Order: sequence, then C-alpha cells, then structure tokens
Amino acid sequence: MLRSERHSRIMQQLYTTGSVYVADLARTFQVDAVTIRRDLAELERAGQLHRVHGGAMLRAGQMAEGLPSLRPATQQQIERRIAEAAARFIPDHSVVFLGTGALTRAVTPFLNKHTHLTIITNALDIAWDIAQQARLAQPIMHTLHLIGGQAAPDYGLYGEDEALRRVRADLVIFEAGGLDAERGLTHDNRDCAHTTRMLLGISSQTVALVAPERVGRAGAIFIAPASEVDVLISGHEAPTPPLWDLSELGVRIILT
Amino acid sequence: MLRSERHSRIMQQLYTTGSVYVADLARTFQVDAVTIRRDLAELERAGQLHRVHGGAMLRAGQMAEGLPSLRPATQQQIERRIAEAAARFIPDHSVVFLGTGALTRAVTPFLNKHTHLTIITNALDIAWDIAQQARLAQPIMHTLHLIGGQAAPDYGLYGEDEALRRVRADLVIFEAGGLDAERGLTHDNRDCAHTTRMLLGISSQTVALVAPERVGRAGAIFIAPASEVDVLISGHEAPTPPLWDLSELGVRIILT
DNA sequence: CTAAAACGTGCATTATCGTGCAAAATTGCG
DNA sequence: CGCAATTTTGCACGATAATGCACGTTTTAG
Repeated sequence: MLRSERHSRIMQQLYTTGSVYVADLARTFQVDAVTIRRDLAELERAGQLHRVHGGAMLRAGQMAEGLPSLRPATQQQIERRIAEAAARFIPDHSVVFLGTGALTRAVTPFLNKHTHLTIITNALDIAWDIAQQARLAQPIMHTLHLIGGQAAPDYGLYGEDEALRRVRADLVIFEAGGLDAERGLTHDNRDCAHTTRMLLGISSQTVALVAPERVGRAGAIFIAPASEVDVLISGHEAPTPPLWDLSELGVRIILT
Repeated sequence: MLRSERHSRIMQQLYTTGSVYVADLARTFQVDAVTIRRDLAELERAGQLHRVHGGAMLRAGQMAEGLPSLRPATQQQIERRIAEAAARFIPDHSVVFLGTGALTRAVTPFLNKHTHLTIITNALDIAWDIAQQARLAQPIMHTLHLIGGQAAPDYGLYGEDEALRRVRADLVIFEAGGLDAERGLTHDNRDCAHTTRMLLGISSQTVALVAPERVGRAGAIFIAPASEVDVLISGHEAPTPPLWDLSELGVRIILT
C-alpha cells in the first residue's frame, strides 16, 4: 500500500466518522502504529487534521455545527444545491414524502418558504429537524406525519409496511444509492431499498436525489427499473453518458 | 473513545439540553466519574462551559435562544428524581413502552445502565434522545421501535392506533396529568389520553409518573379508573391523603 | 445536624507517544 | 543491470498521557 494511498484513506475515514484511532488504522492497514503516527503527523503539518492522544480528529473549522455533516465542504455544497433544487419542486399545500438519507435531510431547511405542506417521512432525523423548525418559527406550521418502525443506524424507521400502504402523496422524494439506465434504481441498504420500492407506488410523481458520483452506477440491492423515476436531481458533476440513457427512458433530469 | 471526542460530545449534549450531569455522562461513555470531572474541568478552563456541583451548564452568555431549561431548576430536579425511580423499575432485557411528556423523557438518560432493552415509544423527542445516545455510546445499543402517527406540539405521534394494537410490552411508563382515587387517571390532552388508554391494555404492568402537584387532582379527559395503575411514582412533596385512597385501590406508591 | 452524594487528589496501571537505529523497499544513476 | 543514495517501515525503549481506584474533604438535601 502506498503512503499517499494510506493518507487519502485516512482522511476519507476521518470525514465519514469524525475521528480515527491509531490502533484501528494500524490494524486495518496492516502496518505498525508508528507508521500511522508518522502519517498523522504529516497530515497535521499539512493542516488536514488535528492530532490528539490516541488518534486524530477533524480540525475545528472543518467540523460544521459540531457533529452533523462531517463530510467535506465541497460535498456539503453539492448536497445543498441538490436539496434546494428538490425543494423548488414541492408545490405549496401538497403532500410530500421524504425518504431517509443525508441528501433528503438536506431538503428540510428549505421547506420554510412553503405554506402548509403535509410532510410524511420514515426518517427520524428528518422528523426531528422539522419538528424543531416548527418550534422555532411559530407562524409556519406544516403537518408532519411519521411512519413508525424499528430505528436503524441510518435513522430510518423500517418494518411497518402496513402504515406505508395506507398513505399517499403528491410527491415522493428519496435518495438513491445508484441510478443507471440498464441496472435501474438501486440502493446499498436492504431496508431502505424495500421502503423505496413501496414508495414508488404511493405517489404519482417520484423524485430521486442522486449524488453526482452515483449517477450511472449501481448499488447492491435492485429497487425498480429506472423508468419508474420521474425526475432525477443531481449535480452538474455527474457524468453525461449515463444521463443520456436515462433521458431516453423518460426520466426528467435536473442538474444543479 | 478519544478524549477530545468525548469533549465534543459533551458540548453537543450541553448545547441541546442546556445542562449535563457527571453521573449521566459517566454512564453514557462507560468511564469513571473522575474522568468526566477532569473533562469538565478542562472544558471550563477553555471557557466552554460552567461547572456546577453535579455537572455543568452553559455559560451565561452562551444561552442559545433560551431554548433549554424553560422549567425552573427545582422542577427539573423533581423530574429527575422521579425519572430515576422509574428507570430502576425497568428490568434488563425487557420490552418497555415510554409515553409522551417531559417526565417520561427525563427517564431516557438513565437507560444507559440497562443491557439490551427494547424501547417502544410514540414520542418523537424521546426517540431522538435514544437514537442520539446510541450514537454517542457505541457499545450500548438498545432496540428502538417508534409508533408512527401525526406529530403534535408535545412531540407525541398520534393517530396510528393499529400499530399500537400490534405491540406488547413488559412495562408501560407514561405521564399522567392527574391521578385521584375517585376521579381516576386523567390527562389534559385528548390525544395523549386516548393513547394512554390503549397503552393500559398492552402490558401487564403499568407505571404512572405524576408530578407531585398533580396527585389527587384531575385533568380534563378521563382515561381509566385509578385501579388500572399498578405503580405510581411521584415526589415526596405530594399530598398524602389522596395517596392513602390510591393505596387502598391497590396502587403501589413510590415517592422519591 | 446528619447522611448521602459529589468532589479533589495522590498513586498505580495501562496505553500511547516520540525517537534512535537498523532492515527493507524504492529510486536514481552510471 | 548493478549499486549506492534515499525513503519508508518496523522494532525497542524511555517518557508521557489517560484512566481508574481509594480516601479524605466539601457540598447538598432533608
């Protein structure tokens, strides 16, 4: 394993979990702890992280708002752009379902401009965000409906399919782990994939949020053919060839 | 867990709840209370918080929006005492339902000492607290199940009675708006009263948390006769005559 | 005033760190 | 291709930091 390869994977780990441990890294990379320390020392000199006893953490400025969104700033901006585009898609006084995932959660701050939405979700974090917003801004009060179920590490609530079957929505917004003309709509999480599959049936319009790097790629679990997606929202960084194929299937494509 | 990781999570907790307790943090992070005190001392030297006997609070100027601790300190301590007594009632490996309300929510910090609970709730705030705790302390992971429904201003989720009918629990813990031998178990919130009424049927043991000043009084909506309550937990400030009457009905009374 | 809880501190234990040095791998050059 | 220079890595070991436990002191609550 190359030294710089290790460095980038350390940073990657750091951005996803917020902290890294010397002992863990030494074990995963099969190198001595001393080597990891030297790596961390170098990355710290480069200003990429902040060393602490036992490991390293992101530098103060890199950590937006404490814990949430430990992803790098550029990633956050892409998320924000996609989320804002998705919010523009929501008509006032409509019923909208929001699925799980960081991209979908990023939509919630933009819902304040709308008047009287009915928001249905199976994501605990999204529900909390919206409930908190309702607290802060009294005048705006959307109706929030939560689908029950067992809480998963991704804040998703799964297992109450009956409740899902009883709802309908004007618009379904969800995050896809992968979207490709040939391999269809996919996700890496089994429960989330199952829920998304059910969501496609409860609404006349389906909006898939896809991270630019996931366009034209496929996740582990198949959900539905790509033609089931009405609108794809992603970033302009997405590769264009897969987009053409999707467009031919009737998917409306929005890049921001 | 890294030291600085603990620090940032302590600050996070502090910003969300307004105050932290040494004992709670020690349980959550699975470390000795001494370690937490040292953490708090360090954070205080850095000007991040203000230490007090038993824990720490945000510094005067930091009060963000005056969000937390709308209740006076004494009220909070009564809450805490009742909540701790309720937590002692929960056996390990059991299925426990937590209803809505501030008293019930106060129970969640004490659930860290238990091993593998299955927690069912219809309260969005409680679900969020527990999910966050699971994030903080990796080793401890309870199973969390959320009853869906429409979100109300009290963070309760109401309207999914079918889901309620399908669950059972070893123990139901809920907050009563009033408890009196003659007028029975009552609440001021119609939805909450309805949910509580259903809860009485799903478990063999029912625990009512009642604020001391509500003992012997009655709320707007009747829920059930007082004899339906197995255990009443309140503070020692509660008036004694009503307690005698309740005791004669077979209600086990615990005052803290 | 008394009992219980929380606190601070010293000390032992354990984990982590930094550094010098040698082995191994990589690179550069004839 | 050979060989020396350079870089990278691993190991050893003294130094340092973090943590838990014990015990005497202080604070709190009734």
